[in-house]
Amino acid sequence: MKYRAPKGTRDILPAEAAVWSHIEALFRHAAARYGYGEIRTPAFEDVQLFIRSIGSDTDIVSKEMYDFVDKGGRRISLKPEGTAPVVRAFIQNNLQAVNPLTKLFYISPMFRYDRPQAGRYRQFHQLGVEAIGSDDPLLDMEVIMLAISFLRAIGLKHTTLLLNSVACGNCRPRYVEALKDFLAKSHDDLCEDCRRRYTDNPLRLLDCKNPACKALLQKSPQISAYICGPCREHFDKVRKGLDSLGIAYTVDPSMVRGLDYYTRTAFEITHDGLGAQSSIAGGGRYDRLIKECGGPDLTGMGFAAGLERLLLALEAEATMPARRIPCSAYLIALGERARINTLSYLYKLRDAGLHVEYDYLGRSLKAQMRAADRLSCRFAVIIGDDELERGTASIKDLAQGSQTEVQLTALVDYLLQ
RNA sequence: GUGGGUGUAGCUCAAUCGGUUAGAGCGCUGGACUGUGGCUCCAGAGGUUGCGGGUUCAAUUCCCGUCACUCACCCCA
Repeated sequence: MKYRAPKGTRDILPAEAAVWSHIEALFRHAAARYGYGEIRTPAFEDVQLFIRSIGSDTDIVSKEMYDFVDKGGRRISLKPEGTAPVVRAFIQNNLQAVNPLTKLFYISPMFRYDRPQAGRYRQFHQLGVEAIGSDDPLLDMEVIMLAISFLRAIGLKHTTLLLNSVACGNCRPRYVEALKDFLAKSHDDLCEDCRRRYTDNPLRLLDCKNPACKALLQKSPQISAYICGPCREHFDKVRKGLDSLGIAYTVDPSMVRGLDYYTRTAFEITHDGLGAQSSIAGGGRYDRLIKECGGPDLTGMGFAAGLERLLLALEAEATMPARRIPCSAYLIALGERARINTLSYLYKLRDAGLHVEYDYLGRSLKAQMRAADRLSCRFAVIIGDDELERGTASIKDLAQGSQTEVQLTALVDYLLQ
């Protein structure tokens, strides 16, 4: 009988969990600076929420949903992404009545039934934000800046910002038609995947990696020639805003995000040290989603970053922060009498806020000293029969190698020094 | 869902053409130092060689199956 973590999931052990916490804390700080409040939504939702919002033709919905029927006959899915649940919560709790502009952030596990590979898991973790209630392009810019600011804070350097406008509900269909018209005559020359995309999701044709398809698409119509005046104006304002701050970006007309709800601004941040899954963060504007989910006619903008991929990127840059929390003291009580008589000091020191270690394995003094060293303890506090007689403790400074003896009554103050 | 690669100690890896008791480094435990860490030296614990079958006098090694991991496609964080 042998149990393993389910495929595509893994255990985060203390050394790694410390790094996770650190990155999460930096994200919380970034979100706080920008005025975003935390929201925690359930791990699962009515499956229809995702089908309606993400789009039934997307891969996420058609083959990656972790869905099931619960004992009450409800069709449920573990959340594959964060925006739809936040929008649902926004509507359900009438947040537009509380504040005309709602700014939220979340840190949450997500679930997709994919084949795992480098940087891709069935349970993964996203850090994201949503800003709902304004269609100001400067809000798009704020969300992008928050993402960039956060990535800088964790120390990532080799990132690329890709930017595109995926147009709106009015002008995108015109472009899709133009694209299909253009490809209609060479339909048979497209790769198998692209022939499927041609009917299911024509925009996805744009980022096909097949050389033959790429060649065909060389002269394909560009979305920039088809987007409507307001969309063009919106995109220009986002770009000008980023320009004014000297933020480097690449306009990538082939960048099409895999969720149907995006309109206008779409962006992605990539890192080249990750293998095939190079995207570490992505997001965009959604102008129809909230209304389609039954809410008010409000627009939103958001992004999410993948925590596992951030860690891979940090590893690739060899700047993974070492998170070793040093220990204040290792309390070594030698013999039964000392163990009983020093217990109160162990807990007094801990109550005073110090990290104090103690042996429960019956190890020798030498072994305890070695343990103290491994834990990077500042002091070893030794209390044996000799010390008990004198009412003292021997305190060795493990960095200096020096040792002094202090009265037990002064022990806490000495270590707090 | 499709394809490739890899499964040996807690971790990273050896093991000649198929050959006898499967090794090393790191880590862990103990000792050298009867109450003092790091450095050094010595010793010890730790293995169903993923699992099942086949070929063979003999399988960690070759073959088949299976499971797991991994990388890639698709797609995305």
